Amino acid sequence: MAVTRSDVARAAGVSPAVVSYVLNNGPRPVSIITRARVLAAIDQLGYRPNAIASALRGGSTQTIGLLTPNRSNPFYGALAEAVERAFGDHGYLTLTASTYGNRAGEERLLQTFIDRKADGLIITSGVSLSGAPLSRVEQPVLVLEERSDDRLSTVSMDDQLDAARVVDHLQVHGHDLIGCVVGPPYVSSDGLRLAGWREQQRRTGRPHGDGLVALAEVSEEGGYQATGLLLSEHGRPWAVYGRRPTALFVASDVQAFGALHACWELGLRVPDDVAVVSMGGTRAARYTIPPLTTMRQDVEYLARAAAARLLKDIRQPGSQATHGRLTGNLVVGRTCGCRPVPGDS
Amino acid sequence: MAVTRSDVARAAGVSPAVVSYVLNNGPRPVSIITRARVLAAIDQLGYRPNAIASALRGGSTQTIGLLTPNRSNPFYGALAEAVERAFGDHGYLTLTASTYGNRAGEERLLQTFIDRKADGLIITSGVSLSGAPLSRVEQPVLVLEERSDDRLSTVSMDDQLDAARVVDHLQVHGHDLIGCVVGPPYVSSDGLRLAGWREQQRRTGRPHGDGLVALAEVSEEGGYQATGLLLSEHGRPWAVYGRRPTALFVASDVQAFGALHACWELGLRVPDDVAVVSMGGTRAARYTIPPLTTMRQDVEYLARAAAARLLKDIRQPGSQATHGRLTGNLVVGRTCGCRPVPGDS
DNA sequence: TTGAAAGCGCTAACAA
DNA sequence: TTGTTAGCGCTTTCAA
Repeated sequence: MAVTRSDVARAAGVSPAVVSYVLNNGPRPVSIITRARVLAAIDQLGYRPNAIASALRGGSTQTIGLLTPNRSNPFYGALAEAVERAFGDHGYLTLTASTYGNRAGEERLLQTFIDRKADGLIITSGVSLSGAPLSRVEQPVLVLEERSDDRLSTVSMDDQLDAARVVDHLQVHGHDLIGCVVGPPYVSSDGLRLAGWREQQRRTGRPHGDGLVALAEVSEEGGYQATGLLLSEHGRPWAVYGRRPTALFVASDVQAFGALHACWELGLRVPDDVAVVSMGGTRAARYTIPPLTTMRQDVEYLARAAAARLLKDIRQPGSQATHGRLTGNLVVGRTCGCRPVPGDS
Repeated sequence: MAVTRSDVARAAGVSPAVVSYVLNNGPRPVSIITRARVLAAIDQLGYRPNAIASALRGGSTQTIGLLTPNRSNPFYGALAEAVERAFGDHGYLTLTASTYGNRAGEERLLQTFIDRKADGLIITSGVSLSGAPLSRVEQPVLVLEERSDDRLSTVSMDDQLDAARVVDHLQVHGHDLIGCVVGPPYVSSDGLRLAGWREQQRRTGRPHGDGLVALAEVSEEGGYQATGLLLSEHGRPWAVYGRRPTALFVASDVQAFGALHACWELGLRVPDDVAVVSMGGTRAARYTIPPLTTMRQDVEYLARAAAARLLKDIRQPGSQATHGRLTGNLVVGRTCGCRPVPGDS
């Protein structure tokens, strides 16, 4: 079996408690000479503290549970990476799990995080989690989307505003019949993006009916199919408005990748025949053909804000829930109709 | 504090041991009537076993540690998802960490997994891990790439063969001057892919000098820049061979995304001016413009094979190391010059 | 400044 | 079939 603290104590000729004092720099002082003996013994025996025992004794597990709908969407991938790093910088390891839209699975996974005494939980957009299991949670929870009910803290993007801003950008280019490709609206972020498109169109006196909306799975394939529905001559927009939308607002980058592909297959030039904008600003969006104009949501920043908030809750539990909201910034590519700025790469 | 097993025992009027017997279905039998009382008490009190205590006592942590270079490469993203799922199906949760190419970080993270008593470790390609820290590991380790030294089990793709096969496909289309975009060759998988390209070119009497190779970071940007170097008139291929390569072998999908973008910027049509093939077969590769011809490596299958092997090692430790090797399958897109098959979508 | 010892919640050997 | 109890490795209080 592995080397334990007692082994170290014996080798150093001290009691096990002193080894703890040395390792934890407290709570009692240790003479410099004893400390040196202990450190030497640790080094010689290759002793490593058992994190499980430490956690049981009442310390923390130094673990964060992260629940996302999936991993294949690059937005969640980048978010997971950023969360992992933000907490890693503070000595925490991340337990990750994906729900794949399975409600029963969500509860089970959340419960697993709780059973393992994760010090804190992060739940992203797209995880539905009815209040029930969350109410039993003892550890702090941070939700990365806007929620109506919330006694839980949230840090989110201002999805509705960001959507409106990017739709506005299309309008500035002269578009009025703008289609909307969006994920299932019962997911908060998708619902808000849809609302942003609709409100911006409505407020400016432009069409905003359901005939212009295509709900789609949040994947390349989803965006691809929805785009086909919106742009084909058999689609609803033709039926309702007698013409094809001249632009598409696509609610996520990954759907936009499919949308661009659909346009290409249909022989429609982007942005000349159809302009496309999306939301996310993932790295891959800079390399599509042509590069996407997208509302960039800074996952690094989001993750750091989330980490700061959650770590505070972990260190001093019981504080009031807060609701942070971040704003995206528009990355102008070549799919919206903007001309390349001379001298810019 | 939370409900403990003693609370349940008291409520059910039995001893704590009986509660364990019920929960674990053993090792002693429990009368059906007692069992019912215990289950009722558990239900009523909302008791959840403390996974930490159970782990300390000597059971397992039901945790797997997964070490990847990063998360932003969709290949690793998909792999992480597949691993998470493959082990999740067996009741294991996945601890994930990324090294970002930082050697010191690798060791530290690996040590953290060990300290937390993860039941098994998975290390992917791109993680260098000198033998040193791995020798101290008590739990089973599975490496997802070929290694020379190995006393550790491996499950890997046959990178060299797969690379040769996809280069062969280019050759069939009549290409002979084929450039190679590849990641740092000290990473096993990249080294093997480079070797596959070189060997296939050499064996068939075609150019295979270093002038045709561009080492690149494994990212869109890396592929983008390397492609610029290979195809521009100031690049080495022109200097050495007096013409531009008519095709590129790109060692990963993510680099190929950048490569396609570079071709587009240079005004080169794919596949007419330059053919492009890659390796990975990630989902996004089906939606590039035009869709990529790529050697698909089935991460689901890879993850299931890895899970099967590692779970076996966990359940019956001390068995001989094995080395599994899987073969990719060519997904023909439109970047290689193949004509679309009529009637196919 | 250091040692002894209780106890975190659980499993399983041993006793009844 | 059930109860009692030692002990996993650690932290920290209390006593010296």
